Amino acid sequence: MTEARAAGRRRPVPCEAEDGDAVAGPLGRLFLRLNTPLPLGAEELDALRTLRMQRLVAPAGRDLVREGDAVDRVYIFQRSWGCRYATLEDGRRQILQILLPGDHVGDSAEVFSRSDHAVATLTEGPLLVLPSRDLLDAARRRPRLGVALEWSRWRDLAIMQRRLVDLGRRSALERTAHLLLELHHRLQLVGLGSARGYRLPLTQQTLADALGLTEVHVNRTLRRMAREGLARIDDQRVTILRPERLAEIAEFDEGYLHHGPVPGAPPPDENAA
Amino acid sequence: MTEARAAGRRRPVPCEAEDGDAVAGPLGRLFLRLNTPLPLGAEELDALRTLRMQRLVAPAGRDLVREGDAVDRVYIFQRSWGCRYATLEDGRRQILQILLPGDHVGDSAEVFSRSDHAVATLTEGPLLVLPSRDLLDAARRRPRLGVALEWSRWRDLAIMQRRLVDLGRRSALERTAHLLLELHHRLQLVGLGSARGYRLPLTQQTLADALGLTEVHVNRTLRRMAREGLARIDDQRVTILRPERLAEIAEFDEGYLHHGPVPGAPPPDENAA
DNA sequence: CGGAAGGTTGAGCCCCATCAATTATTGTGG
DNA sequence: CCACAATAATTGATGGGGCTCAACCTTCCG
Repeated sequence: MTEARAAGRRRPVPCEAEDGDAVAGPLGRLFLRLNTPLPLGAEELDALRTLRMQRLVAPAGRDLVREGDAVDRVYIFQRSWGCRYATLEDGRRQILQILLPGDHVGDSAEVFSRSDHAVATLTEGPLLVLPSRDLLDAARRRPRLGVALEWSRWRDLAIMQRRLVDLGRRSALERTAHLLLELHHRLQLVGLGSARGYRLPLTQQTLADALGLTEVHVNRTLRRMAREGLARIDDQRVTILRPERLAEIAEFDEGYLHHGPVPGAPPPDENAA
Repeated sequence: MTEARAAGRRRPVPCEAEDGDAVAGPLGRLFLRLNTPLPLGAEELDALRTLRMQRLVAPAGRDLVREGDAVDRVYIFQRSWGCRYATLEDGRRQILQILLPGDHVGDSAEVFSRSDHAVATLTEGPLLVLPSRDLLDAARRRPRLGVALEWSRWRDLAIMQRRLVDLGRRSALERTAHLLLELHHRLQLVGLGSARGYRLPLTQQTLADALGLTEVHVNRTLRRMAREGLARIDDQRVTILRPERLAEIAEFDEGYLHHGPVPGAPPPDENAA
């Protein structure tokens, strides 16, 4: 059993080798995601591209937003991972949402001026930053873009609801399986990972904070999943060994991610403000 | 100890005696809630009032929406309680959100045509039903109404995030205290309950499904809260005995409910479509 | 080389689940 | 009016899933 671990240890991994970042431009993954509910036209893509943004390279573990901070900036994750999280006074931490490349935060500015939770990076990498207002204005001018952003919000909500079910009613094995499968699907949407697995640049402590477990128990759960041939994590790479069995354990049904197109999507509009 | 229980048993309680339903009209509590982020004008109130709605009297425990159903109707709870919930194959149930008088569901129709969870009543009472599209159209015509609805969505999200923290990182006592306090604040927003307590028409089984606990453990937790003089539930009535201590245990800070007005609210507009 | 970070494993315990039984209350049909 | 069932609250006994504490190993890095 020692070799298994030793073999799988942290060798220098090419940081973003998965698809060579061939996705067009810095907004590539955001496009891939927003394009999901309905195809965006050149108009919408341009509207996004011409937004004035700052580039921010943040190290892993940096707080971008703290509880109580103003919510007036949108952060777009290009290649790195992040999370929204809450902390209790004694240090217990609960991750509310794991943020993947192409995800963004900060568009509740319309109504909530202060954040009731924190946002942080989980890995090092470049972010795009822009005033929330600019993105919301663009969404108002381009209805299809507005729909895409709204889809994004509802999808995030759906994901959080699954996590709520996980934490409330599912065992450690079940919820861990569910998270691994969910990340797989979300990553594939933005062109990351393969059919069999993906890179997971998170520590077990971070997974624990997302799963409402302790680091120790996450470890035991992952080892059990490996022992039983369900999935394994070696060298920051998740390999899904028995997708059907895992989905069965987790009662995973990808429908909640709404990765198909929206049925009644508005026409390929041309109406600017 | 027997008298305490016997004294507090289910006597016939006047169903909605709390304030005699003096809130203006069938949309009264909805108004109270939507009025929170910014004061709505006569225009917005009229826009709501003139929507064509059906009245539906549903018994307790009726499913209004099932998983997979179309999301094309808005349900407004007038005086009764409801919930959104998910069920696992083996029957385990997790309540995602408790719905109070004045709450509504069903405005994700814009982008999500199918529901990935169920909506049910928890108590008997009249509901208002209308096509989602109509409400969304009204929100588009009346920007202030749109902001109010958006505030409502973000607030629901904030509540769910707290529940996520509860289920992930808080003990039974902590999360139960948190829920009791949260309901207290939410009810007061719509004119229900008093400074010291409120009517809670839920079974312990229902509370358990919301808290990610078992009925048995909810019971023990509530008894403990009573024994320690923190709060008690008698005859469907919650009495908060030591608000400060309870808030301390739950780390409850009402800020996340955003029950204050929105700072940068748009002007008292007059622009109809 | 030493320390820090992350992963792994064992021992022991506790919070909460499970199972089961009792009581009170309400509603129902005879 | 009364048996009867159903619902809900309550309590005890028991067990287990996950937490706590602690140690150890490997890799990384200054």
